[in-house]
Amino acid sequence: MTRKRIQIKKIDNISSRQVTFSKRRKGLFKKAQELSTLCDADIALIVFSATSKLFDYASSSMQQVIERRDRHSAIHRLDGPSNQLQVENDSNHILRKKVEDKNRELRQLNGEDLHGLTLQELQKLEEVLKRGLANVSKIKDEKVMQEINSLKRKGAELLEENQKLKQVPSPILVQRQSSESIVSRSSNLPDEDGGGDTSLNLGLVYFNYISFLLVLRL
Amino acid sequence: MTRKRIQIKKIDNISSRQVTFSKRRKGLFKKAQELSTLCDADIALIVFSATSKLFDYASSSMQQVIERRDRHSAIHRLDGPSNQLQVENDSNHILRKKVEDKNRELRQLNGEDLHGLTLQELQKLEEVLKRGLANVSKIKDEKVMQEINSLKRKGAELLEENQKLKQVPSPILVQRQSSESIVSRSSNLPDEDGGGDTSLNLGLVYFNYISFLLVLRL
DNA sequence: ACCTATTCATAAAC
DNA sequence: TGTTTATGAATAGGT
Repeated sequence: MTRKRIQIKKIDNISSRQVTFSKRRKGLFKKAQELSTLCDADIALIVFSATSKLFDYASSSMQQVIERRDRHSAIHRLDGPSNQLQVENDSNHILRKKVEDKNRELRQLNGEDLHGLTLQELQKLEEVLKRGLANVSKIKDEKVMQEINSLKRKGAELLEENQKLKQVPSPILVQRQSSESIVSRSSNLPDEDGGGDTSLNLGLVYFNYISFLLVLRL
Repeated sequence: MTRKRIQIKKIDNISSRQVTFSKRRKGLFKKAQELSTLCDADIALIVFSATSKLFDYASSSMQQVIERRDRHSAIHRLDGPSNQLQVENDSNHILRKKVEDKNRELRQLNGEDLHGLTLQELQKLEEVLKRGLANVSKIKDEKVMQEINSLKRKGAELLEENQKLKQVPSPILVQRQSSESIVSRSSNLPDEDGGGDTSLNLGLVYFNYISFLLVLRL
């Protein structure tokens, strides 16, 4: 509305968002009061800032307006929806516009619908995307590391369990393990599955399988 | 606020009061919605006309804002008709959900609110962002080239004009140009401003100045 | 509902 | 936050 037109979407810069909030809030409350005075309307206005600060105004009393609205919607519920078409249209209209705006924003972030934009707007969009991408990648990488570590831990636990099982072999295992010696493998993980002699290391097979799946998803 | 300034007091004439009510109400709701969007504020607005018609708007949900205000004011009414407020308009409800969804989507594209997502979802988000970024960068580059070409064209035209002016020098120019020879410069653009002898090539100076500004913006 | 002259609101800069 | 200023928006009065 002044030096330059602005798009109606969330203002990125925090301080200018606060400045705009102050100014526009003041303007909004003034207009509410004016409407109330000029047209004898009963008005309630409640505003919470992004930081949860409360600002409100009521031409009569807040309680009264809210209760009046409650009564009103109760009546309309009984009457059926056709009576309040005007109201519905109003707020629906606003909501529809909102949805439209957000859809445009999403399309533009997707790289569509860009031909009305100035070079400056394109650059800003590009920056927003870069920042978003960096954030997403960061979180993704964190999650990847987290998952890898969790798998390593699980692998180590399974390895340990395997060793215990080998030290106290069950009769069946003894039978099938035949002459394989029980080596002490420290806590290092094996680099490969090796030959068929790991066929009984179910835990390790599971670990390798999961690792393989993880690698595929990266 | 327009053809004539009006005093902020009740408008006597009924029909003009109604007209003003319609216009200003529309403006007020628009401003409320804008403030909500721009500054991420949670807003509720209730308006009763002098004829008791209800108009309302809430950026999230009316009940939510009102309850939040109750909590905030720390003035809890123990009774109250809040139990009947659950009934919200169907289509409004759907639209609100839509807005909410899109807001979340936008936040996630911005790299916020990511901690509920799976690794797969994060990867998909990352891909979307990369694709979007690529698209935006492509369009931006096209626009840049377009602007550069336009400047080159303008520069070439000015150069041509300069040459014509030099061939038919005005008395003043003759005086100041003194011994400078008129060279045929083809259509290539000069790589630099050169010495003081270009002081009369206002067109070229302008071209270089614009180019410089353009470079600064890149 | 539409038009337009005029006032109002406000984005940017300080 | 307040002030200033240039400019986009809202709107009073008219049709």
